[in-house]
Amino acid sequence: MDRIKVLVADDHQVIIDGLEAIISTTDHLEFIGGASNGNEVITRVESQAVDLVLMDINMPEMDGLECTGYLNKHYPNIRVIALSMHDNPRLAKRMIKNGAFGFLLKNSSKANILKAISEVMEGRNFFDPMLMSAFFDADNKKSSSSFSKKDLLTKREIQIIQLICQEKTTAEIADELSISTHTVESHRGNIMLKLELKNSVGLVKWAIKNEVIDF
Amino acid sequence: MDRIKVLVADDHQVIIDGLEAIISTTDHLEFIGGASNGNEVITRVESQAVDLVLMDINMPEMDGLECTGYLNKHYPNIRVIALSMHDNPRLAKRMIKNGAFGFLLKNSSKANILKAISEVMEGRNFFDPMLMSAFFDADNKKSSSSFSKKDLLTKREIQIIQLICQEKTTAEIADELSISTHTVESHRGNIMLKLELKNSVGLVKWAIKNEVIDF
DNA sequence: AAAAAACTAGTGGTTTTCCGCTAGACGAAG
DNA sequence: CTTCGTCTAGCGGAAAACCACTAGTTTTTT
Repeated sequence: MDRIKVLVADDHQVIIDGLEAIISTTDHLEFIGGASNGNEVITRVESQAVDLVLMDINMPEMDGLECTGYLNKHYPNIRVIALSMHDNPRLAKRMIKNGAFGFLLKNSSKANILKAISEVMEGRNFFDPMLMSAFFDADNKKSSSSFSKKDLLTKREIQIIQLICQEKTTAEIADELSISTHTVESHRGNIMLKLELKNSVGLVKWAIKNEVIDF
Repeated sequence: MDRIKVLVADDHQVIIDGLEAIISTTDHLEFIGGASNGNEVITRVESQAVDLVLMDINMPEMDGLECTGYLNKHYPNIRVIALSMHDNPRLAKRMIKNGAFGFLLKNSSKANILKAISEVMEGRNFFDPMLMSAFFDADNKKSSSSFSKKDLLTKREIQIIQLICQEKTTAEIADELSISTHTVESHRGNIMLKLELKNSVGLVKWAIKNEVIDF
């Protein structure tokens, strides 16, 4: 098989140089150039064959997100691995959605980068292990933050919230729990008060954020 | 350093045997037994030193979720790696929340399992690469599924949804868009009809799932 | 045993949402 | 030029949610 033709897109020349060093010293890879923004990437792929793009997300002119979407649409055979400074899971998600096959942090090890390339070229996804940790931690921190309003709620109130979030009406909830509708309303009122919410729309969002309901 | 003492918890003897084979043929690992449910795990760790538990999630008596929580609280030095048949990111999240350091799928390769053990024993997280793919794919499939109800909605309707999800009332939305409250109600009604929803609680959940609102 | 917290239930009222139905205005597509 | 989709606007009415307040019972904590 031919060597994999790799293009690096990043607005910092240092990054390009660093990746070039890694790529050109690896047998089955071929560094075919750098681009400092999305437009340059498009120009490049129009004039020469490219197998893989290591794509920075934050770039001027046309960012990695947009560029990846474009490549995915017009050059579906070109694989994209996203590069980012930040271990932001949401960003990663968006890149994947736009067609990226992998996600690497810029401080990733050489081994990881090569692993990512080989995995992605074989059609699998690859995600930087650090990203994964960040992803799981993120939610951990949010919900176990020193003080959570969740602690203010009683078991019954949590239960009521879950039922509300199942699109059940007060009457249905009362029926299910075999209590009066008035009681359910009492609980709902207390919940709103404790969580300082305006209506049930806010309640659902709170419940999802705080993992009180499965979502 | 001493060999790492590994306990395997799973209600299927086959799995235990399989993991025993892998563990006992690896130099720095020591297989110290199997448990078929959470209670057995607790009994084990009370009577002998354990460094690491490979923990199935679905077990009778006391499941992996509960057991991990218990270990994390009473034996914080014991590391737990979750084992699961299913690449369910949500489940993984909950296990991590309960104190697991890693997540492995049962059909994972020997290399992956050993990698997971070494990573976790060095205090890092390890997540099965397959899980990661599943995680990102999950949302991909949902939102880019061949046919989405999202396509039925007009721009204005999307806009109304976004405002509803900001906990705004009909009056507030009407004011913000400089249209009549009746019009807003019309839109809301059409939205409910098109999306086949019961109330605004369902609407918020739909909006989040379909990424119509930032969350 | 006393105090506190949680759960229960009610009254009475306001606001908001939900539902069905009609209908004019406007622009785009056929 | 007519049809279709969208946005607009209204009516009337039912259902549900929201708010403020009181208050008895049970459970938990101290």
